[in-house]
Order: sequence, then C-alpha cells, then structure tokens
Amino acid sequence: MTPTDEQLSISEVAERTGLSAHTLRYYERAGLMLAPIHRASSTHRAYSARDVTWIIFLTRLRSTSLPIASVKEYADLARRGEDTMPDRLELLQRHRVSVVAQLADIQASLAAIDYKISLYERTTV
Amino acid sequence: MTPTDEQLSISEVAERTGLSAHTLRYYERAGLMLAPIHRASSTHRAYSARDVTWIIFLTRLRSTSLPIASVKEYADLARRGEDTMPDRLELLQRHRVSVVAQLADIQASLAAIDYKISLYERTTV
DNA sequence: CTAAAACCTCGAGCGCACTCTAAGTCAAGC
DNA sequence: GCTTGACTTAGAGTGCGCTCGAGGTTTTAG
Repeated sequence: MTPTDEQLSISEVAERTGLSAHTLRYYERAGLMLAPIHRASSTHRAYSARDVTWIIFLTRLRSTSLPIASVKEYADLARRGEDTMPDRLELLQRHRVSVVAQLADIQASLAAIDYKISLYERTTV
Repeated sequence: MTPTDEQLSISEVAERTGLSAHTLRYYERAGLMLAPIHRASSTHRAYSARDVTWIIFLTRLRSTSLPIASVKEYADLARRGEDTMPDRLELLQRHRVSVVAQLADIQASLAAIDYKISLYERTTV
C-alpha cells in the first residue's frame, strides 16, 4: 500500500484541516468536493490524500472570503473535466485581484491602528 | 465659522465613509458612537468632523474583523474618560496582533492561489 | 458478546451584521 | 403655502456560514 492510498476518517481530516466534522459534512452537502468522498467498508467517510489537499486549498479560498457559492462553481467546473480549465483559471485570477485588494486594505487599516496606538503610547508615557 | 464646525447630513457621511445611512443609524443604536450625534435644528442628525473621523477609524476596525461588540467596548471605554486610556490601548494592541496574523494568513493564501494559477498557466499554454 | 465511542442523515437553529419596511415628520425650492 | 425628497423611529426580515440535535447505525476495544 503506497502512502497515497491512506484513508482518513472525518475526525482525522477535521484535525488536519482545522475544520469541524460538521463543517466537512456541510461542505460536502453543499457540493464543494471535487469527487464523491469514498465510503470505507460501510457508511463512514474515508478521505484520500487528494481530498485533503483540495479541502486545504478550499479553506485558502474561503479564508480569503471567496463565497461558498463561488467555491461550488469552481468545484462544478473541475468536475466537468479539463475543458473547463480556462474558466477555473479565470475564476482564480479574478479572486486573486480581490485578495490583493484585501491585502492593501488590511495593510492600510494596520497603519491606521498603529498610528492610533502611537498616539496612546505618546500620551500614556 | 471654522471648517471644523461643518455639519454633515447622514447621506453626506454615508457618501464620505462608504457606509449606508441605514448602517450609520444601526451603528449609533448599537452604541458605537463616541458621543451622541448632534441634531441640527430638529430631529435630523448633524455629524461633526470628529464624528466622521471616528466613523472612518471604526470602519478600519470593522474591516479587520473586530466584532461590533468589541468596537462598542472600545467606545464605552472612550466615553468613560481618560482613565480608560490604558484599557483602550490594550484593546488596540490585542487587535493589532490579530490583524498581523490576518495579514500573514492572507499572504499565505495568496501564495497558494498563485501557485495554483501557475499550474493552470503551465498546462494551458 | 457487549459496551462505548465514533460515525451517520436530516433538518432545525443560531449568530452576526446588516438591510429593509412602514408610517410618519421635516426642510428646501417654487 | 405646497410639494418633493430627505429624513425620522421601531421593529421585522435577510443572507451567509456554519453549528447543533435527535435518533439511529457502525466500529472497536475488552
């Protein structure tokens, strides 16, 4: 058995991704998985390394405020096959623009907060 | 009349801050204002330059995910007077740590997205 | 074989931050 | 003075993203 055949339970995936088991089931129901999660030996989910890699990437998309509907859109495209690669690329590029804007905005906010902190420190000392 | 005496209507403040008039009233009801908003000549709100400066700073706090409850906490402290300056400073410093973490996380996500984009571009070309 | 722990589905519930509506009041231009 | 548009309040409604609960099944350890 190669390492990539390793199967993980939902709680193991929860631990590795920082998501809750509830959230993992919710994401699956919401259609965010690239492929149906395999059921090992019965009804219990058995995640592959590939599943986990995708879940980690999708949390990167989510943590940069890509809505669940857009993640689903991406997953739907991916499931439709290689023909949709340009569409997926475009979706990512559009999102990238938004992430760069988020960065700039947060940096500006950090500067404002730092300035405010500097005023307090000047006054307190 | 000095420029700082300038009074702005709610729609003017909405325009200057990017918030809606609805949101400005909501924030006020939620106790986020540092001082009661003055009512010019009747029931209509008349914002001072100081009010607007605070609203802009509070949107910096909000856009870096400081919950409304925490903004209220800060505003409550500020209303209680100068004695609370150390508490306000601490609140800001705590939030600053979270903002720096947000920045790091978003930068990591951007790197992951860029990597994924680079794979698509390699394959597409 | 049994008990406990982990898993399952389905659907309801929740928290947050707005966002809107209704019904009315006020201000500015003609 | 009258109309039009901006403003007012109080409270209800919305959208998103989880999060939880009930009631049942499966796995695992002893």
